[in-house]
Amino acid sequence: MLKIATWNVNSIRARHDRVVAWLAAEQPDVLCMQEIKVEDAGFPRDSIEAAGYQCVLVGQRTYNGVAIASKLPLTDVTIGLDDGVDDDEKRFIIASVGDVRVASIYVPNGGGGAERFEYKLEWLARLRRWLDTHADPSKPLALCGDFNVAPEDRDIHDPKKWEGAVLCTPEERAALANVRAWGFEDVFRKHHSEPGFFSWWDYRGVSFFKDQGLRIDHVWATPALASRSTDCTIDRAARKGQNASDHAPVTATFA
DNA sequence: ATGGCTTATTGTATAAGA
Repeated sequence: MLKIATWNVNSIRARHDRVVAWLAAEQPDVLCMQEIKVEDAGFPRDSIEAAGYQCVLVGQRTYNGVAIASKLPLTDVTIGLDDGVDDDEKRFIIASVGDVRVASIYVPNGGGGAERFEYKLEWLARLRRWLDTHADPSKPLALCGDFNVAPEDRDIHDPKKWEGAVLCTPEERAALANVRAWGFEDVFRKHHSEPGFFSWWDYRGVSFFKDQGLRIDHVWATPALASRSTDCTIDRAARKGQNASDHAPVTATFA
């Protein structure tokens, strides 16, 4: 059995105790993290290792940063899309765990203006090109992370209210569908087809209390891996209480 | 229509998140 989880922790320093406790309780084989928001030297490698995990990561100050923690050895690590584009934002890392390639990605949010929205669409196009040139859709690969897109209306608590909003626009969905068309299945949707499942709730107001969320954190797998999946769950309990990230962990289990 | 809250910043208001 192989449990692969993804969690936008919204600062590994602010979330340190919760992450360590969650690893101890849930015992995933792999945890992909996003928005670690710290340079490599500030990442709490020691306590993650003490919990039984080795880490690979690419961090930066204040924003972004992605990591992979794994009980099994991590090999063949690649950082960044490395496509010649001038881009300092740390959003992509991929490594091998046994015969499975696991990527931790943090797709740009795309809010705050047209320039950031275009950057998001372009980043998704670059991700597709990276897959085209560096990966094989016939082999086991898990694409995990904060995709910052609700793929369908059933992934939104109130599709009318969110219609046309960033995270839900047709342009973003098309750009993400183009990534998916490379050869992915949405592991969560393989096991749960109904609406009402979310992975992010706004910190502001009563959104979590009223379960007004979006499903924007995903585990996608190539058919060679997805065919082994037995379930995918969202740990809504991890969003509860003080000092919670605004995202919940998503865990896929493979035979 | 707006903002609510959280995180980080050589901070003390601003930027960004989603």
